[in-house]
Amino acid sequence: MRILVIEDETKVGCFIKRALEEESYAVDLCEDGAKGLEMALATDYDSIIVDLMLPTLSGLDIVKSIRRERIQIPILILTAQSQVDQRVKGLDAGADDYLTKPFAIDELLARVRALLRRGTTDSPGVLQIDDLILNPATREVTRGGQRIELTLKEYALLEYLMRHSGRVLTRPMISEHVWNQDFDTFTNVIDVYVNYLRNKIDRGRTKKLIHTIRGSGYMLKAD
Amino acid sequence: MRILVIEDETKVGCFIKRALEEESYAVDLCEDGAKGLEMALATDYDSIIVDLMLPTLSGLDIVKSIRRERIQIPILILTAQSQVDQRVKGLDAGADDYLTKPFAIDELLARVRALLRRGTTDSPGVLQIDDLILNPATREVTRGGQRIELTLKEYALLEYLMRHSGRVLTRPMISEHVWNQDFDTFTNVIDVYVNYLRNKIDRGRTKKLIHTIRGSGYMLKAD
DNA sequence: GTCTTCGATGACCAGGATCCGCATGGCGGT
DNA sequence: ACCGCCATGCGGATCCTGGTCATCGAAGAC
Repeated sequence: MRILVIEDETKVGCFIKRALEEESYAVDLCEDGAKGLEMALATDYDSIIVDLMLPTLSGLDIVKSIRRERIQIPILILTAQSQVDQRVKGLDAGADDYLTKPFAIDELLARVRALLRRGTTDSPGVLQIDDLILNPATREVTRGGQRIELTLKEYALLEYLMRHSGRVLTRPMISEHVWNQDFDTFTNVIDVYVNYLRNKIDRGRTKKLIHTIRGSGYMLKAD
Repeated sequence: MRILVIEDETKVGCFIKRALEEESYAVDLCEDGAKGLEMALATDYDSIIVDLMLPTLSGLDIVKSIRRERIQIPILILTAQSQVDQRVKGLDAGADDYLTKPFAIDELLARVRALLRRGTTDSPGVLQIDDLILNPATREVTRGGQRIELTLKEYALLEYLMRHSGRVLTRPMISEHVWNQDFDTFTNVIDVYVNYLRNKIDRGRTKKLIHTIRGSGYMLKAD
């Protein structure tokens, strides 16, 4: 899950970025409005968090522009307490949720989780393929009831595969959602990580869940 | 269940009132300290939520006055992030729990539920993980019956870890709850304090309670 | 229709670079 | 002196790289 954060206060931005990254999201941070909009339109983010008060281009305009392009991804806006009336406009412009600064980081994380859940499928929170279960809230993964320990990247990759199981996921799609902007296209990191996951998830089991679609990419499914 | 909320910020107060009412509590809201105390003494509430910073009479004084009357109902205090030290005084004065503003409303509801449960089934107000016991009322910590001396910060950190045991706590979460808002993100104070705690709690014991979740944060649990 | 060949693609491995967390010593303020 | 905080170096986990080897599938030969 890749998230764009548009926030001009460096400290706040870094704080949010770090918190999200420790929750295993891929995060791009942008401190400028116009640049942020550009990035938002160029990349297929899973969610966008945008401050309303920004240099060069207001958060409100960013939201409007995104929606004008018929991009449906969940947007969360951040407003200062003084601009209470602004957030109504923000929601009208097409934002999905708002948070008033200062906010508790827990709450931001909870909101983002809720937005992403709502966005993909209207599922009950936990993801399940066959006997493989992933709980995004606790980041706990089990197969056949047995706990599986994953590193941050491994987890991020698995979550992406599970959220889009049954569909073929190409390498560009995977890199776009699991890694952030400084990803090098000309490597085989993705294959390597798929291999790591196979070792932890499919190794030694009769029923394989991770399938290779030769010439296209990978797919996670029970068959 | 009837709850009294003493909070002078109209917006926050209304928000809390509404949330509690949606949980089917009966709620009285009061924006003034002296008036609030009067109400607290006049009516038999099941719980009281009180902001520390109030006009006419501070939250601290309210708590003291209520306890002086030997009224045992659970009291939850709300403190601004800047008054981290105040909440210690609040707990000393007889409050049962605290919450730092800004907080997630879900957390407030959870705390209230816990307080009310505690009140009825007289389960002890102490926190316990394995043989590690923390008593918020007396700020006393023991492991295996043996007393452990902690500094203010160490205690604050441990209490936070214990209140959220079994869950991964990221550094941003910890810094937000245990330190105040002008926390410098680019230091390793948190690691240092976790280390201090380890020395006092886990050092020399087979069963470790403080676990590192590499890339994410820390977790307190018995496993 | 079957077999063979061969280029392309992916699996897997080993090692290196990098980042993260731990421990410790030191500094300033109370 | 104690507490809270900061800075640094070290060791190890994690992430990535570059390579070799296995596998697949298309195309051509028989």
